[in-house]
Amino acid sequence: MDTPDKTQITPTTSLSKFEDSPVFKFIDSLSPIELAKSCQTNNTFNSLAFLSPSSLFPSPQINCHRESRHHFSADSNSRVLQSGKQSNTSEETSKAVEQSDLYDEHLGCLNKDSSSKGISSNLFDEKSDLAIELPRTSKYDCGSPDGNLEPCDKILKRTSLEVAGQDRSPFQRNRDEWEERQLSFENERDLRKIRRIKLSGESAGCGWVAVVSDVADILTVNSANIIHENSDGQGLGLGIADSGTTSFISNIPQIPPDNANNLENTESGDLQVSCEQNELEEPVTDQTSGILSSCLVDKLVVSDSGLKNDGKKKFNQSSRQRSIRRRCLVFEKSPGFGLHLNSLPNISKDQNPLNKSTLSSIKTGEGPCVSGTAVAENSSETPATSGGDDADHNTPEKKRQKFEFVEESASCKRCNCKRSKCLKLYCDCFAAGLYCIEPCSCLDCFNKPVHEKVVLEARKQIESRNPQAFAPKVIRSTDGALDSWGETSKTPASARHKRGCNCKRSSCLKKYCECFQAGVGCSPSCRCEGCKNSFGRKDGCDESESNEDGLEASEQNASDKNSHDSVIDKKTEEHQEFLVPSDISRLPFAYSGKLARSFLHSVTSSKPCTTQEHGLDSSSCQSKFNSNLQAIPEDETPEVLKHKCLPLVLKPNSSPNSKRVSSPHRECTSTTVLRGRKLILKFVPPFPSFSPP
DNA sequence: GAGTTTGAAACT
DNA sequence: CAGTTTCAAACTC
Repeated sequence: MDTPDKTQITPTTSLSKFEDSPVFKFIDSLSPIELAKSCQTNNTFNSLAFLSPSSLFPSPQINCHRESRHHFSADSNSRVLQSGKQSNTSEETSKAVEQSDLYDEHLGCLNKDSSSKGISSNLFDEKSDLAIELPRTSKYDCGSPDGNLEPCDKILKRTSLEVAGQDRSPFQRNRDEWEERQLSFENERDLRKIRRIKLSGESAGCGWVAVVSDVADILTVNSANIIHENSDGQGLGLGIADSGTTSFISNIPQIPPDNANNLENTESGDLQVSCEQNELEEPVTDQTSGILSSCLVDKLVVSDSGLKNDGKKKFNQSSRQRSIRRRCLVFEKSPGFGLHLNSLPNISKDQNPLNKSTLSSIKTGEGPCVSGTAVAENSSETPATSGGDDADHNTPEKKRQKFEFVEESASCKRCNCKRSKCLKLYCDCFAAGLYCIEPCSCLDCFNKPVHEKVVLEARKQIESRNPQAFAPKVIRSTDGALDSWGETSKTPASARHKRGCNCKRSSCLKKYCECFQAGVGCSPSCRCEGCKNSFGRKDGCDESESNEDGLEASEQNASDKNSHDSVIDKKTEEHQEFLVPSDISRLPFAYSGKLARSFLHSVTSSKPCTTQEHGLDSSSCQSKFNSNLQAIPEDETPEVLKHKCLPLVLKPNSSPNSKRVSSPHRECTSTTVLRGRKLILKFVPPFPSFSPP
């Protein structure tokens, strides 16, 4: 595996950077152990980075954050190089990304080691690579954040052990795994450190995005390891024998008492609550808060999974890791948005109280948009911290539902590839930069972490053919500016499919049409014939005009009783009061992946927001959309990167067309605003408006 | 659920 | 670049 020249990332630079930062000072002040050197603190981040298995396909937003251009990079090399152009913080981040990739492989090896019967030569190569990489990595130190320095040679030793793991006895491997787990505990402490750091981490800058997202991955991996071992019957007495209740929380007793002060509750939900508490207290100007809370809530949910028992236990074990993993994908994507496309199809479960919690976790990234009510409600679902304030949110059913929701989130339907091995753009997952997971129905799938190299190669090849292959297909011009089609972005059609469609027979009125599917109008770049795109024809019909025609066509569609879309409409009508499909549809929500389709589908087919939701948690409903509407401006820099807090907010007094990603600082200031918006949205026709009102 | 249609992606 | 084939989703029955 190619690794960037580490000299690009001079430790001294980043170290001094961190030392000067409030984050560092805060760490320093909080750490129970005196930090002898600054590098130890830096190691906090490095160790995090080192240990975090970032996904091969970072979520688009975060990835765009790391690399302004591509959805995901072809390899870690380019990743780092690109990131290297950014600030020092970004250098840290990029390093973290790279290292986490290493660790990803590393973990893959571990898992294989402990579970598989054979070890491929490829695996061995990866290990060798790791062994080669580690010394370089560890030159920045291998210490834990608490000052529990882990000697470089220890890591090296461990690595070499793993490299030679295939020759080792089960006992030896167990020992290695134990050491690995110990390291995991340190990681968790790292997370907690960060959790505290977040309070003062405003100056940490965007680099935190990566760091924090990596935190989620850390937990993922740790949990996975533990689960795995337990399920193998090789548990080493770590915490809990019941694998169903292991995972994240099981590690907590390992936390030194001094840290416990910052982790008031060491049972399920502690992190969530403490996080939320802080979010209530602090001015939400720090994007890390959203990420953190998202990650932590995520972990909590996973922990709750342990409450499931017996019949589902096995399923839990097998699926939890995936769930977590994907949830980590979800939350690493961006601060604020929170939801990854992975989970989009599950938004529809919004009546499930779990949704509220999930959405609350989403909202935690929305800063001021997080209503105290919502947060409190969310908190109350946390068994360990609610203190039974609200029985409704504390029942085992709720917990179960909560987990079930997570499970469902992870099990949303995805690709169904049969012949492409999920290594072509045919594959939605691949195109979206995601690994395939269990819910996929694909055959001979290679789009999995274990085939990372293959995936990268495939991706490289595709990009060599078309460098923009993984770039968002639907773009939106900057607000107020004339877009490339001479329209202001205030017009709904300002979002366009970058390459345009080529429809011949669908008249751009079916989801065969990528423009239509994305809810954007056709543009001159389209080569469609007989375009009747209801979102805007390529021949330049204005919106209202095209809307009329489009409505006609939509009615045609709707007249088909079996039409899938009409089914959607029926469902949509139920909640059009609050959810504004027309706006949604017009939003250039889609990033390149077709998964965005499922998003739209899920959104429009989602169950209505209940009245209670409107009143109590209206922002939650809204954020369900907002968190998934990824308006991608023409420069392909997601809005998420331009605002610390990312809900898309439709201004109550503006035309529905003037949707924009607004900083919650400005827009999301009160429920009144939300309600006002809600009222206005009532009059917006639903999308897809296939059936007349 | 199976079969058909469709258009993007891939290939030549 | 154009034509053809492959592919998987959308759609229909």
